Amino acid sequence: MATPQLDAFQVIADPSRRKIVSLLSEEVLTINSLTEHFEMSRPAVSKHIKILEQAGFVKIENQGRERYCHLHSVGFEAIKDWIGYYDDFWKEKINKLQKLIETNESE
Amino acid sequence: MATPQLDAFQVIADPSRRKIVSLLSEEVLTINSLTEHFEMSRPAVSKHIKILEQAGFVKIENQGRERYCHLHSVGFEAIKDWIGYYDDFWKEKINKLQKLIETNESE
DNA sequence: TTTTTATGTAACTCAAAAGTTACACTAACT
DNA sequence: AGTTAGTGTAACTTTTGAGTTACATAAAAA
Repeated sequence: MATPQLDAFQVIADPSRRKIVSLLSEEVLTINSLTEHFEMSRPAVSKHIKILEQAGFVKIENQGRERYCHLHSVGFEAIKDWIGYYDDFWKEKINKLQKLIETNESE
Repeated sequence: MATPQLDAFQVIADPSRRKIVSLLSEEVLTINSLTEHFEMSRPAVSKHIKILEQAGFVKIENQGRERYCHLHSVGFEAIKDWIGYYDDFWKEKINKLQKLIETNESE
C-alpha cells in the first residue's frame, strides 16, 4: 500500500474501525480473533479490515488460512498532516496575541 | 461550547466541512460568504456550520442579522489526542527496533 | 412602513454505507 | 478422503446523512 485509495478521514470516522485500530495497537490479531471483541458478525469485521487496509491503516500478513492484521503508518499520515496544520494555526494565533500584549504594555 | 456534542471524527469526515474549516483558517466568514465558495445551497452550508459548531470546530459571533464564523480549538483536540497516541506508538516501535539492532551489533 | 437581505428550520429525496445471511474457497486436521 | 476452521464476497436490507426546496423570521435598507 503505497498510496491510500480511500479518504483517511472517512475511514477513521467509523467508531468500529477506530476500535479495531485501537485493538491492533495492543496486539496483532486475525480477523476471527478481532471479531470476538465485537457484537457484529465476522463478515462485517472483514469488510472493515479491507477498508482499513485500503486506507493504509492496516497491513495484512497471510499465514496459511489465517490473516494477521497489524497497524500500518501510512493511513495516519494524512490525519497527522491535517492536525499539524491547525496546530500551527493555533500556535500562531497565540503568538500574535502575545505580541499584541507586549506592544500594548510598552506604550 | 464546553463539551462537544458530536463525534469530531465523524464531523470532520465530510470533505465539505473540511473545506469550510480550511476557508475559516484563512479568514472569518459569514454563512453567505462561505456559500460563495461552494456549489451547494446556503441551507446546506448552514447545516454544516451548525454541525461544526456543535463539534467545537467553529464559533459563531452574531452581528445583527449576520453570523461571523471563525475557528474554535476544542473540536481539534480529540483528533490531536488520537493522532498523538498513534504517533507515540510508531515512535516506540522505531525505538524498540533501534535497540534490537544495537543489541545484535554488540554480539 | 414596505422591501430586501441574512439566516434557521422543516419536510422531503436520494445515495452511501454498515450491517446481515448465504455461499464459495482453501488450508489444516483426522 | 472427508471434515472442520478461517476467510472473502455477493446480494440484500436498513439506516444514516447530505443535499434540496419551501417557508418563517428578524435585521437593515429604502
